Amino acid sequence: MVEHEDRLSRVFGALADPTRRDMVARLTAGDATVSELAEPYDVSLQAVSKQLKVLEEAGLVRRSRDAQRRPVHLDAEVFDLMTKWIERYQRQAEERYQRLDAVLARMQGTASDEPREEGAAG
Amino acid sequence: MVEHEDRLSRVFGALADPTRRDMVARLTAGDATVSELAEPYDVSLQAVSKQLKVLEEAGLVRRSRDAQRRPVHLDAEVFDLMTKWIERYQRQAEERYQRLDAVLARMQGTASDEPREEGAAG
DNA sequence: CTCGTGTTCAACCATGTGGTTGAGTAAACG
DNA sequence: CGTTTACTCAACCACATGGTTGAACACGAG
Repeated sequence: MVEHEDRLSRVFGALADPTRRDMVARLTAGDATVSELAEPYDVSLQAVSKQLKVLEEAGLVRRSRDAQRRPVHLDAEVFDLMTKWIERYQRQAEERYQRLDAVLARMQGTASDEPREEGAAG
Repeated sequence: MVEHEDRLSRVFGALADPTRRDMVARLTAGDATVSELAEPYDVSLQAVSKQLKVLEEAGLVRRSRDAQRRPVHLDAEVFDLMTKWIERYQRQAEERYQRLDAVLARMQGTASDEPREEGAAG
């Protein structure tokens, strides 16, 4: 009964499905109705409606109303959220890598009895 | 049903869990053993081992061997995979947005009988 | 060889997810 | 008004996921 999953989890979770990623890709070309979105797939309209709901709750798309149609619109802002998360740790991982490189270089020069500092130390 | 999920799905799926994201974040500071990784959480070691397996199968981490320990190493390369996917559609979405802007501007000038080409542009 | 440590494997269980079908709602059409 | 179109909601089912515990495995130390 986990109701409030954090935003990032929902975004990543939504994008973990190839069909949903496909829909997102499709929507970069322009808004589309549920039926239009459903067309390429061999599943019921209800299934697609559910997928769209997942994307909506992740904040990836918005659904409006146009007569009996529910045009789906890509909300590209969340991409920033993901990019920020990724870049942050990507950068940290790279920096750490370079630091490790330096440490290794230093160790070659001194070869002291220092305990492994780069393993689990903070 | 689906046994061989594609890389991107596994990566996003792995990152959809806050605990696993947390572990990735932790690993940017340096390699760690399973027990070290497990420490902050209130779950069994086996559960953590399972999570690590998910991360490994997504290509996010690699596990080596050091005596009876299995140091976990962050494999930051997959970040590029994600970033590329995101950036591609982010760019497309932005371009489309600018095109829509242009279309709207043109429509204001001509106000012709053009059918709705840009989704819910009408 | 035996013991302790670190970790994985196997079996199991509760819950989540993604599909189905059938019914219900909203708006345009006749 | 009733019908058609577009879509959502509800109930249900199969399978995936994430947790548990107990057993097994890999390795170092004694």
